Amino acid sequence: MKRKITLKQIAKELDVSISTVSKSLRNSLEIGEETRLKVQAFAKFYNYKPNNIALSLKNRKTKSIGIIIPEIVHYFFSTVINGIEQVANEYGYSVVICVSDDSFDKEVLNMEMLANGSIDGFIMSLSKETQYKGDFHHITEVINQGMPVVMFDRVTNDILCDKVIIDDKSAAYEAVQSLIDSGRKKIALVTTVDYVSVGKLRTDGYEKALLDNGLPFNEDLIIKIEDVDTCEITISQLLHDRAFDAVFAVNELFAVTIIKTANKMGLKVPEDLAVIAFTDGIISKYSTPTITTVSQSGEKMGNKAAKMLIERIEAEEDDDDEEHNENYITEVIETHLIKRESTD
Amino acid sequence: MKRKITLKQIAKELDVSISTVSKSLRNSLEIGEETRLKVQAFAKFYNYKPNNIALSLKNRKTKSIGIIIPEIVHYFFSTVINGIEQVANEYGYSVVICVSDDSFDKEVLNMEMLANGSIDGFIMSLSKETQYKGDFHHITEVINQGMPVVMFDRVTNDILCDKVIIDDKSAAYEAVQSLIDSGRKKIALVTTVDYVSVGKLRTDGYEKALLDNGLPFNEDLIIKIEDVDTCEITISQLLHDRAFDAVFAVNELFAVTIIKTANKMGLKVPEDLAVIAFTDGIISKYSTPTITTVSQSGEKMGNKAAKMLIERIEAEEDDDDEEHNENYITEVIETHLIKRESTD
DNA sequence: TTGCTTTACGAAAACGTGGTAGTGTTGAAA
DNA sequence: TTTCAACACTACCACGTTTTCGTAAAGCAA
Repeated sequence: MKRKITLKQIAKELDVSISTVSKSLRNSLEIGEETRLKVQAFAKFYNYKPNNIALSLKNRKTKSIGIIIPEIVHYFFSTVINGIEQVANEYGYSVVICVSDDSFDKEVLNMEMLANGSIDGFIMSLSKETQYKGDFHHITEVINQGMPVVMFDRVTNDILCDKVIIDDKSAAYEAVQSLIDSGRKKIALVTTVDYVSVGKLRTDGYEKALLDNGLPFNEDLIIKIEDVDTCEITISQLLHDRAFDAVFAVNELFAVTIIKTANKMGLKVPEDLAVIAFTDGIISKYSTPTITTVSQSGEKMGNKAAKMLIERIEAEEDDDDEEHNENYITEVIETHLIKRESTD
Repeated sequence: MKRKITLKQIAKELDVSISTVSKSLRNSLEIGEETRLKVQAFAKFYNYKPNNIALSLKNRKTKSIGIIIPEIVHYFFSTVINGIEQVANEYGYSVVICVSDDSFDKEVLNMEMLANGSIDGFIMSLSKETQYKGDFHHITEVINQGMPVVMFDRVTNDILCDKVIIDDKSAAYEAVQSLIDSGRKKIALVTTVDYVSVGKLRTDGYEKALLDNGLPFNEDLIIKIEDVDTCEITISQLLHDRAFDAVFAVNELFAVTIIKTANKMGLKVPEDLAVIAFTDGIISKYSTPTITTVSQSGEKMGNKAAKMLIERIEAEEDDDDEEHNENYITEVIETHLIKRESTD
C-alpha cells in the first residue's frame, strides 16, 4: 500500500528541489534536458498526478459544480443531472449532488456545506418548502460572495441570476389547444397546489387556451392534488358525473392514475376521455395506453444550465474583483407535444 | 460583492495574529476572554466559515465520497444514490457523482479524476464494458493507494473489497418458484447477454428452480435480449407458438414490453401469461396490469454501502500507515417478492 | 582579469487552516 | 532579589502546488 507520491517526495528522492520537479513536469525551458527527462521518467514510473486539493487551494478553483435538487429518484431531475454531467465532464468539471428532499432547512444546509470553497458554482431547482416560504437569503448570500448560480425549472423572480426554464404557460396552452382541436369541450386540469411556481403557470396557460377558444373557464374543473395516493376518490367522483371528457394533468403520475381510474369505471381512453400529461417520463412511454405528453427535455435543460454556469465561472477569472456586468439571462427551452395513445 | 473572509483578514482587521483568531474561534483556553469574544463577534458578523479546501489539504480528508455508476436516468441506480446520499449527509459527507455511461474509458477517466485527492473513497457499480473486458486495474490501483472502495450490484470477484449485493440467484429462484406454485409449467426467462454478472446469476437461479421442481430446463425458453427495441418480434413469435405460460424477466422494461405484446395478441395477463420482473421500479407500479416484482431495495443498498465506506474511511484515521486488517465483507441485502396484478 | 549574458537550478511566497512550540509580561512565592 | 508559574498571545510548520525572483556557475567577449 503506497500512498500517492508528491512533488516533495520526488524531489527528495532525486535530490533536486521541489521547484525543479514541478518545472520539469510542466516542461519548463528553465530546466536542463537531462534533469527534465530524469524527473519525468521518475514521475511516470511512480504514476505521479498532482493533488487536486492542493491545486484547488492554490488556484481558488475547484473545477467542480454543485447541484441542489429536491429529489433524485425522479425522472425529470435525473435527466437534468445527466445533461449537466455531460457538459461538466466535457469541460473537466465534476459534479457534487445534494438532495434537498423538498425541505428548506436541508436546502440551506446543503448550500452552506458546499459554499465554503468546495465548488465553483451552483445549479439548483428550488425545494417546495423554499418556494412556499419565499425565503431566499441563502441563495442571495452565495451570489453576493461572487459565486455564480444557475436556477432551473423551479425558479423565482426574487433572485437575480441565470435561469433555464421551459415556457410552462405556452406549453400548457399548446396541450390544451390540441385537446380542443380534437373536439373536446370539457377539459379538466389536474394540478398541484399552486405555490409551486410551475403549477401556477401551467394553470394560466390552461385558462388562456380555454378562453381563447370561447370555452368557459370553470373552477370546478381544476382539481388540486396534494397527495397522489388520495386523489383517486376525487377523480372517480368527477368521472362518474361525466363532468369532463379530457384531462390535462401537470405530471405523469396524475395522468396514469386518472387513466387507471377511468378504466376501472369502464371508460375508454382516449374515446371517452383524452389525457395529456406534462413531463415526458418513463411512465408515459410504458403505460397502457401510452400517454401523450409535453416533453420537458430535462437533458437539454441540464446541458444549457451547465454551459451557462461554466461560462460564468470561467469569465470571472479575468474579471477578477472588478464589478462584472450582471446581465443575467433566462434561457427558455422549447417543449413539444409527443402524441401517443391517450389522445386521438 | 464581498469575497468570503479568511482568518488572515480577520487577524489583520483586529490587529492580532492568525493563530489568535483560529484559537478564539475554536474556544481555546489560551486566549483571554475579551479577545476571544471580540474575535467571535467579528467572525460572526462577517459570517466566517472555514474554507473546506484548506481543511481538506491540512487534514488529508475531503469529507466527500465518489460515486461511479453506469447510468443515472435509471430507477434502481437513482434509488441507490438516494440511499447513499442520506447516510452521507448524516455523517457530514458530500457525494460526487460520475456517470460511466457503461463505458470502460469513462469509468477509468472518472476514477482517475477523483482519485487525486478529491474524495476519501469510492462507491461504484461496474460498467458493462468493464465487466466485459474484465480489466480492473484502475480499481486495484486506487485500492493500493489506500483508498477504500465499496462495490454494489455489479461487482466482480476479481477485486478484493467491501461489496453490497443482493442474492440474485436465490431471488430469481424464489420468483420462479412462485410461478411454479401457481401452476405454471412452461416458464420463459427473458434476460440480457450474460457477461453482466447479475444476468448470469439470475439465470442460474431460474435453472435451479426448474430442476428442483422436476421441470425441464429448456434452452429455447431463454431469450437473450441485447436491445429492447428489437425484442418485440422475438417475443411475439414465441408467444404465438404458445411456447410458454409464464415469464420471468430480469428487468421491468422487458416485462412491460412482453405484457404489451401479449395484450396486442389478445392474450390476457395473468390468465394466459403470468409475468414477474426483477427490479421494482416505477414502471411496474403504474403499468397495466401492475407487475409482480422482485424488490431490489436500492435505497437499502445505498445506505449500507455508504455506511461501510464511511466506517472504512474513519477507521483508517487511527490505522495510519500500518497495514490495516483487510477483512473485507460482502453484505447481502434481502429481496422480497412484491405481488401485483401480473401474477395470480 | 573584468564584466556581461546564459544556463540551470533553488528559495520562498502564496493559497487557508490548525496545532505545537515558543515568547514576553506579570505577579507571586521563595 | 530571584525564580517560576500563569497568562495571553505569536511564530512557525505542514498540507501540495505553482510561480516569481534570485543566484551560482559557466561561457564568452573585450
